[in-house]
Formats: sequence, structure tokens, C-alpha cells
Amino acid sequence: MNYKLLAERLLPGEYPALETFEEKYPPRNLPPKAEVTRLAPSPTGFIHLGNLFAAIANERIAHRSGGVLYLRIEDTDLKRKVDGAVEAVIKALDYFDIRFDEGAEIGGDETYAPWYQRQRAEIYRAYVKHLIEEGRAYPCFCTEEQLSALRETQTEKKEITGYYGKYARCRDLSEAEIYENLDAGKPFVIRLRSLGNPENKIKFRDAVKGEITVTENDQDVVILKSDGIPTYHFAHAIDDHFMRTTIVIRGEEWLASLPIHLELFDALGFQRPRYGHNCSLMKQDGETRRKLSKRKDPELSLEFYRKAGYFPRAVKVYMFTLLNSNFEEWYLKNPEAELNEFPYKVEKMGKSGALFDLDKLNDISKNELSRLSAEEMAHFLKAWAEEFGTEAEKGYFADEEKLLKVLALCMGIGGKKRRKDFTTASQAMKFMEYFFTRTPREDEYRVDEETKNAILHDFLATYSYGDDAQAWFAKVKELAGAHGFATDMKDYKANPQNYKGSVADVAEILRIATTGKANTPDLWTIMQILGEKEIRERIENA
RNA sequence: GGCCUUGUGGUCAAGCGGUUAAGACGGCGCCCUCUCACGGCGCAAUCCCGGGUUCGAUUCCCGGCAAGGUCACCA
Repeated sequence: MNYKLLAERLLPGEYPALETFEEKYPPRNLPPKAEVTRLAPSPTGFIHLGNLFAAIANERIAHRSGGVLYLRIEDTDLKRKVDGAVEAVIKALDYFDIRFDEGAEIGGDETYAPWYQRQRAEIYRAYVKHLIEEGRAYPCFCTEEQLSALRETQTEKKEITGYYGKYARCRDLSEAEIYENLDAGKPFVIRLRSLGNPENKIKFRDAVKGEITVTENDQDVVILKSDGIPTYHFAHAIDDHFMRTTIVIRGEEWLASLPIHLELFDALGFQRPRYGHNCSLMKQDGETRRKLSKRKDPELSLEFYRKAGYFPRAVKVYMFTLLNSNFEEWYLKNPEAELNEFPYKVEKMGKSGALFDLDKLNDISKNELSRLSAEEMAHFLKAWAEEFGTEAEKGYFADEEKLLKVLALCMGIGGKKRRKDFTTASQAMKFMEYFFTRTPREDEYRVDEETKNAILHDFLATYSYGDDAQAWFAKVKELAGAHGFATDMKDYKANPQNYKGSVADVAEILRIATTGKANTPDLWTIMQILGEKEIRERIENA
């Protein structure tokens, strides 16, 4: 068979000599240990935790080594395209401090552009043509129906499904048959003529999994679709070669197609990049666990965290704890250090899929939020409220002085003890609510109406806004004693039968009367912020 | 089903032939305390199973089992 002629018929026209691509996209001029990594999403615009997980890994590996992180868009499947998706991806990752050095819609060094695969058609086709000329690729005229029929019979016979060996019908088409099909105008795809044998096991060193065994590929996979666009596998080989990727960190769902990629790199005569397959995030689902799924699990979406008002750094810290097993210990020892100072190691990446643990994230969130200054917290909350808050909540930011006071109180900023009352911005807004509006009573008084009224009345009678915390509490104690409540907690615990209750119960009445809640931060401070007029009004109406 | 990966408390995990098997989250209890939150102290809870190798296996080997992934002209 004259492959040269066939190639010309299949992909007519002049293509640049292959060496010109090598020259056009030369090896990068980087320090010896620098790694080039990438993120290669398809333009669906949906970016999720799994993406972020991989993004952080790739970003750290590139930037810690003085290398490059770039963004490539895998838009070979038109069905997946969504407008504005690329910007959405960039924005979403930027929220977590992940910046690309170059890539689609980013620019940077243009040497390795374009970053949209659809714009790289010429390169792919040149190589496909070359493969055809070498007899390593061939046209396949099988229809979708034929292919699914094939799959069915294979399944029935309990054989491995796919296009390989004796089932690769078009592989051994005669020259005459091929031209006959072509002349008839039948659509075709180009398949790789695989030379592999699944009996052969290859030892492969995965950067995160370590030594693994892979089975040689024998599938004649499609490399060029009937629309003239390459499949992912082929584009991956070409692009990661010419964009000079040194290491590919991707989800372990790709492990199964690794044999294909290895064969492709070899067939093209390219040096393979290193690969690291990281585990996927799992979720407990009844008895079993499964991969977090886009349809069932809202917490997979990054948007979920933004809406709820999780602090971006908190999500990132959580990702780090899952990504590198020694991160948590390091962070405990270096609480003041920048996240980027952490010595990220590919070898420290987990080998098994971790269950996504919201409790853990929440704990981290509390801690991260408690590290903020009042100003930083105000800034964060304001940005959140503007986008997601209610009208009332937006109003909290009108009186900045008061807001900062509230925050200082809520978080104990400036004081001896930090409070950790909330994990998200939306919780924080709820937490601060009673400072800004009179909220409906959430907790009920645990004393009868008469006692309550008497206590509130007497409290107001002696209340003085100018009292300091100690003087204030002394009065509360006095009030407690006058109404038959214990003033000393120890004594109360020893002899509860002697009293109607304790100062704690009296304080609770005052607390509910002013805030509507039985549990709040320090009452005296709250009263100081609210102001005398407001306190009196609230208590009188309680 | 074939192929691949993984298997230490409820969760994330350290561990690399000899340990009282770290630590964190969660749970429980106590202390602090006007409530809550914070903080401090403490408790319970783990090496998937079966064979080897070895004086000794969580650790090495083999075999099961279980879980996950993947088998497209999607990525």
C-alpha cells in the first residue's frame, strides 16, 4: 500500500515539515529543576473542588521549582463549550490565589501559544499525516451503529470491548477498499495502528503512586475525529510535548488511559513527560463511598463555598491538608508562615481517595477567620454581603465604626481571647444580627413571667451605662441576691436547693431580653455597643 | 467481566521489621466561666482476612476479600 498517497488523499495539502514545529516550540529555557505544569480544563465553565485540588498541586509544583504553570483549553469537543467559561475558570482560581504564568485569555509568553486546542489543528494534522505515511495510522469507516454492535457482541462473548486485533475491521482494509469508501464520500476517523500487546506488562514510575504496573495498549484508538479535530489523547501528546510540560498531575481517572498515552508518545517519537495521578475526593453515600459528583453534590462546586461565604484561604488550607500529608503538622508549627512557604512535595501526595470532611473544613474555617483583623474581617464580610447578603445585611456596613466594634467583640480582636463563633460569612452575618436589628426572641425565659419582669425592672432601676464591667456585674449579682438567686456559683453548685437559681440565670434573663438569645458573647460589652437608649427600649419591651 | 489503583481509630493520617502504633477533625467527660465561643486537661476508638519469610511482622512476599477508577468520534 502506498501510505504516502493515502495520507495525501486523507489530509490533502502542504503541511510544515515536522522539524519546524520542534523549532517553533523549542525546549523552555528554564533552570534545571524547574517544572512546567498545566491545567487543561474543557470549557464547560464548571470548575469544582477536584479541579481546585489538581490546580493547587500543579501550581505548587511549578512555582516552587521556579517553573511555569499554564492554562490550556481542551475544546476539542464542541458540545462542551460554554461562553465565558475560560474567564470563569481564571476568576474562580484567582479567588484561591492561583495565578497562571501563561495561557488562554492570560497571555504571557506567546512562544507556546495558542492555548486553545481548536487553534492548533495544523500541528495535530501534520502529525496525523505523518503517522499515516508511516503506516502507524489508518482511516476507519465504521459507523456508530457498527461500533455499538461490535461492543454488544464483545460483551456477550465476555471479551474485552473495543477496537483492537481481529475486531479492528478497518485496520486491514485493502487499498482498493479504502479508496472505494473514500470515493463514496463515507466519513472516516483516523485510528492509531497499535503495536502493543496486553500480555506485556510495563513497570511504570508514577510520581505520586510510585511503582505501578500498566498493561500495554492494544486499542486502535481514534486520534482524529471525523470533523478533523483530534481526540483528547492525541492532543495531549502533541500539546504536552510542544508546550514542554515536564510533569502532568491529573486525576487518577486518567490512569486507565495511560497506556494509550505512552504508546502515543512513543509513536510520535516524543519524550514522555512524568506523570502523577492524584486521588479523587470521595463522599460517603450510604454504605459505600464514591467520587464526588457534579449532579448530586453541591459541595463539589466551588460556587457553593463562595455563596456560603467560606474564606478562600480556609478552603485552600483544607485542600493542602489532603494534598500533602505533612502539611498539617507544618502549619501547626508555622502558623504565621505564608502558605506558599510550605515545602510541597509530589511524593507526599496521598495515594488513596480521601473522604471529603465538612467538619474538618469548618474547623479550619473557624481558625482561619479568627486570624483576621477586624478590618480584614469587615472587608471580607462586606464583599460577601454585597454579592450574597440580604438588604438588611448590606445595611450593617453603613455604620463602619459600629461594625468594627461588633467584630472586635465577636472575635475578641484586641482582647486576650479570640472567639471562634462562625465558620462562614453567612454565619457571621447571622451572628451579628441582633446588634443591628431587634430580632425575634430565639430562646425562651426559664423563669415565670412575674420573676422575669421584676428582675428586668430592678435591673433598669440601677443600670448606669457608665459602669465598667466589674461594677456592672456587681450590680447583677446584687440583683440576683435580692431575688433569691445565688451570687456565688460555687455555693450554688454545692447547695442548689437553697436558691431559685444563680447569677447565671439572672444574666440569661438580661441576655434574652437584650439580644433574644440565651447564648452570646459578653453581655456588658454588648450593652456598651448598643448604647443606653437602645438597651432601655429593648428591656422595657421584652 | 477485563485491566489498573487503594486498604492503619468514625474521618484525614504518621509510620518503612522490635513503638505504650504520633498528630489533627469529630465524639464523650472534666476544668475555666454570668451563658456561649475560646482555651486547658483527659477518655474511648485503628493496623481488611488467611497463609508464608523472620527470633519477631502494621511494616516484606503470596493468595483472598473489600472499595474505587476505567473500558466513547467526552475530556
